[in-house]
Amino acid sequence: MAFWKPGTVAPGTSVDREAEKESSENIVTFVNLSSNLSVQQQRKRLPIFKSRDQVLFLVEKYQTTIIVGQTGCGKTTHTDICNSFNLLEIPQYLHEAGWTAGDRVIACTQPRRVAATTVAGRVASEMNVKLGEEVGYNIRFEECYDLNLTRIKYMTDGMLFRETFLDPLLSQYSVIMIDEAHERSLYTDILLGILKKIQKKRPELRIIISSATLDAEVFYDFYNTNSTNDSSKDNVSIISLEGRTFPVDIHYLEEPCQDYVEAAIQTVFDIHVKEPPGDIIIFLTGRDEIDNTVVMKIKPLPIYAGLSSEQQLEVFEQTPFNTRKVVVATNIAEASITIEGIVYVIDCGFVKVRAFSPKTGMESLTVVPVSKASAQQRAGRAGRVMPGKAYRLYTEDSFYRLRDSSIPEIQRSNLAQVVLHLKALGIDNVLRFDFMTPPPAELMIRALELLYSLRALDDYGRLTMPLGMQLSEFPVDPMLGKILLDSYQFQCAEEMLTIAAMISVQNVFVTPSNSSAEFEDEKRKFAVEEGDHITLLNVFNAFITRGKKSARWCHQHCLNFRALSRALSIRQQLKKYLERFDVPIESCGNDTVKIRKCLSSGYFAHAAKMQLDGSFRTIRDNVELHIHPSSVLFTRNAPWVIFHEVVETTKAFMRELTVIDPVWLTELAPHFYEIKKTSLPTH
DNA sequence: GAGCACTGC
Repeated sequence: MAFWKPGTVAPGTSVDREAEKESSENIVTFVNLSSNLSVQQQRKRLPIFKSRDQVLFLVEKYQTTIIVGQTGCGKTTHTDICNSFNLLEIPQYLHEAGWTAGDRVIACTQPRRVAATTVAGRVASEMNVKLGEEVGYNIRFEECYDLNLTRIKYMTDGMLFRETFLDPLLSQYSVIMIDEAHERSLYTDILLGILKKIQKKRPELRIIISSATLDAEVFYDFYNTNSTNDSSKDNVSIISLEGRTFPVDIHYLEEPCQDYVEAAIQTVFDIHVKEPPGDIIIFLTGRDEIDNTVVMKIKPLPIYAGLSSEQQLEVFEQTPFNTRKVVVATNIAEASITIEGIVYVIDCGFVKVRAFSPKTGMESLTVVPVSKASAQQRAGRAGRVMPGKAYRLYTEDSFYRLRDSSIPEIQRSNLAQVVLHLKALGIDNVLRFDFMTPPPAELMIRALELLYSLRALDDYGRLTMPLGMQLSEFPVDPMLGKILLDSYQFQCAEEMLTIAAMISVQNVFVTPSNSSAEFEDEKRKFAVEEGDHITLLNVFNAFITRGKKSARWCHQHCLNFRALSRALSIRQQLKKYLERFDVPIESCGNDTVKIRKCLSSGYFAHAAKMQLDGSFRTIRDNVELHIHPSSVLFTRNAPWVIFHEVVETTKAFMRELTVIDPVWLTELAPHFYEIKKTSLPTH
């Protein structure tokens, strides 16, 4: 196995033979990519203070401005803020230039909560104002702004979207900046479409889109309303503002490798022996691969979402003198968190993605090749503190065959909530809504069908009152929303609030680093034969009573303190909605029939029957399913179940199951099971 | 009898 650096003599030519021999003692041979290109690019770069006036000019003159930033520039994350000019200071310049006069506000959206809060904090301190006054932020569970004082508001994209419910034209804003638009998060995409609509009614609204290079044209075409051939009449402009990052030498494999996990480990040892000091990060696709990698003899540090906070924090710790840190990461380190001191990047070239199939209604979790944009982003992690090197565990040829950017989330998600939201905004024909990249029609139709079956939409596809309207306001999936709104019929709102909150958070149970037997034992303490929903209810109740909401107690019981705290916040938020909708907040005590019936009233479409061989079939479509090993019902006998979701990995697995009586289905959803009523045996 | 990237309201 050998690496090749484009720009040097190609492998296999005679000149290269000697060099190859010289390095043949290394298990992995890298060849270095010329950095000429980036040097040229750097020469073209303008100092940012000059660009500032240029940006102001463009925003003044054009309705929409696309700002193309080099990956790694202006990125603000957990642990650091980019070393040079920060794109996120643009709102500050606009403020100084008068865009906030007359009580107008500048909004800047982020796909992640931490980014919104940290940037707001930084800008406030630079402007020497108190955070929450002139400069503020708004994220879920945390409002830090003043209606009268705040002129610059940083917020998550989901929050700005939510504001369109209250003020569909977002009339208080003079400029709206969508940052990290290239990530194409679900809410970013919805906002992009809505902002275009708003701009038709409010031509004075200025939109700024900040994105990575590769997508700039798509944004330009989407917002350009000039239909003549005269491009001088375009109402969109593009400006490229590239931040200071250090050059990164790219190395490709000469030949494709069989096993990238093994190749990654070999590369680590090679770097360790041959390269100057500097920490290493390895990008892999999942937990299994990472756990297999961290058995290395030098101290590697795993990082993925399923780890506890304590374990995650280890990657930020300073390594002892003379020790090289090796971080083994999932995509969590591609954009969500930044680890300082990384000089070497090893990129396996793959990523695990979630996709929703409109045909089966199932989600799948599969490993696919990364996009060029992702590969660039990963490589960029090496050039933050000094010139770095990126080792790609694939050939240069395969790099060029990668797609430019990943498939936007909106094209591979369950759109039930999206459709509901658009309907609530008065967009009746959701199939014709102007999305920048429209989702496949089947996804929209699937969502419409589900909403119809939940009775959130009527025969004409209009939102029903009050059910459809209330579901659209709820910050949960419509099926979860339904069980909350129906809870009054079973006197179990308290229980449904907890279950809905617990279902909305991930990784409630954390695997301890030492033994998995201990983990199973702990989990069994909360398990009940009725299934996972009531098990989750027990976990939460134990957390607030016996556990006294303490991190220590969570640790003792292999529970994720962060996840449970979040569930607590979500529960409080959902409770406020129920109170507003006049749903009585009652408890049914230990009446699990009431709880399970209530669950069935929202999840009747997700019902399955056990087969003789222990597998399951959905009642409606006869699709084969299996119980996920993480379910408490995995080792139990459960003839009829409802499930929260299906995720297809090696098999189609149902996750979060509850045992039901099939009679409830015809009772609660006769419209859905009418035709097949005869085939439902009475129990 | 076998396992799950990451966000967001």
